[in-house]
Amino acid sequence: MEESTADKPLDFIRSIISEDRTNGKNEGRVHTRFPPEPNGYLHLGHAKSICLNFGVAEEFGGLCNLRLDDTNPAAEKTEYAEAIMADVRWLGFDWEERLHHASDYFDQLFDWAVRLIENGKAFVCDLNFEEMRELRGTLTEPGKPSPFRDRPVEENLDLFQKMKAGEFPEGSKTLRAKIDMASPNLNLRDPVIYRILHKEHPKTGTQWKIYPSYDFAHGQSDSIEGITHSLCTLEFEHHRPLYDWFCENLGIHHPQQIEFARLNLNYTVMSKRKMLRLVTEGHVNGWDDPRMPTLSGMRRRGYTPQAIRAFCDRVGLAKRENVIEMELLEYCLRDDLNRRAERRLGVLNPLKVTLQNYPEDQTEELDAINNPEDPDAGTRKIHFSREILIDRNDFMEDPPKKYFRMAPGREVRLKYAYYVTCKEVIRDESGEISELICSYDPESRGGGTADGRKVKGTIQWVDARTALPCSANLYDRLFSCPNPEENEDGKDFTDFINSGSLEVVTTARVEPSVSAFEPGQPFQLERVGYFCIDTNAVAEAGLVLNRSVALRDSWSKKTQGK
RNA sequence: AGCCUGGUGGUGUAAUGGUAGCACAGGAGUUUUUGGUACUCUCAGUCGGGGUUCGAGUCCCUGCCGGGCUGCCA
Repeated sequence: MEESTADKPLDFIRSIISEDRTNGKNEGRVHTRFPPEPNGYLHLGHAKSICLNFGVAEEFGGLCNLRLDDTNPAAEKTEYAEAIMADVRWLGFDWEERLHHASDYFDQLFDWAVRLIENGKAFVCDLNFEEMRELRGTLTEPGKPSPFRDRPVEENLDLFQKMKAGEFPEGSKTLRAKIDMASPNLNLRDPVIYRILHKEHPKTGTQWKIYPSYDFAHGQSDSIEGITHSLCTLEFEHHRPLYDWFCENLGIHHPQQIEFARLNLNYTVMSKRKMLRLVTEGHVNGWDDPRMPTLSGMRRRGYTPQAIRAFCDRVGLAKRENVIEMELLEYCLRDDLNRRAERRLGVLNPLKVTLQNYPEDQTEELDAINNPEDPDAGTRKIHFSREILIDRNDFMEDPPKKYFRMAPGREVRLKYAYYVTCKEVIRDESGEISELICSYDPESRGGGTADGRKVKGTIQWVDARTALPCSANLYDRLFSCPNPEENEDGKDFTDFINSGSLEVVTTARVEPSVSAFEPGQPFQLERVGYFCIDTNAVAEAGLVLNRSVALRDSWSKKTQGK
């Protein structure tokens, strides 16, 4: 997994950090953090941030903290916090003893707020939401000062203590920083830094009746932890002046906030809010639905940490908005699994094949290679007998040119087994093809003959008697248009959900050794795709496979194009 | 509308005043007991207009286009 970073150009963030180090800034230290809010599950966009923060720290010999940004008990849950930790660990990153919570700093934050009041830089405001909004002004007009702006320090101190003591109802008062009501940056128009919230907090319980806002908590948390580079997404750019203002006015360690463009993927959505809706409105079956771009969903689908990390390495890092193509993600998964996943044989839609010249009650075991990309993976035995099953896709009665699978009179190779020739097509009463009668060439055992005769087509098969029945979930993109977030003329993103995003195949048959895989462990069904056993399937459902990604298929691409 | 921010092939990302490169996607081919993999070749780009310069994707001016901002969310 080690790669030479020497020849790779640095992205803009690594360039800044590299320069800071050579300039001796922060005594050459590099310390980052990944600061999710525990109000939802982590998704691919978070993975980009995780890889960035932990990756940068490692590359520069620094550290990366995990910090749960739990300043809003109205939305946050312990369940989410636990899922977040599990996901980060699963991706392969270790915060060691450096798990922090913004709530760890509530006392310190409170003291700093008091200091701001004492210095005449913050005041208690009695305005309600609407009044505050009216006085804030607009994008083009400056705001007007709150009538409470010049409240005496002593009164502010007294009121703030009473807010803390829970003496006022929610929403009745706020603590605001006194900055600049005329600033073109609305965030600087006396922003709220503490609000009254009579909510129980997962960590601090009912101890607090007031909670700091993001702006008053984030930079200070970074500061307390000795963070050197605070990496965040572009939407926080307008908050940077505030971040800087608090560090400067409090006279505390001042980390450098650097913003980068968040990850977007086409044919999906990448916002917690929208994912929440998909879940609550029942468009998907939970946060870990394999169609979801959540890490838990992707894990269940069969995505590996290695593939996701490779993807994050390849998407690039810059300030410009971007939409990555799904194909890159799929490439990263195939690239990883091609090297590591063992191969098995299986058919999704079985078609019975009887070998007329194969002895009735004979069976045999044939050798199959576990992974052609990895000799160390060894070989296994697979059962063979007179009746086998192939996939219906691999037979055509009247094939087009260049089709080199099975057809009447055509000889093909059964992978690892024999050459077979189709002699007869049998139909049931409805006219549907129900069976193929074929002959086999005993000289071709293992899949080759001494005469070196060319057999172009090779197809997978399973032994009819021993193959395991199973069902397979075939997933496709969740949305039918590339950018469902961009709703044209009043349409909602849910209007674009791909009705074919999940196809359940109940007829599949696989070689018995498939059942030996651990749930979640990736393997390839040759010529079909990469799969894993579903981790959530109930026992009564039998063997349930999730298709992680199909194999590249230049044949279907070619035929569909015409 | 004001402020902030950004514009390089289809997508993403390099080139820090000196040959516009890489990856994915697309196309063609070689190899192949997976129409997979691997390998080879190929298509395709500096938002427009001015300027500075021997030389501009890069610097300056200007226009156009995209994104963000009017939560007591983060």
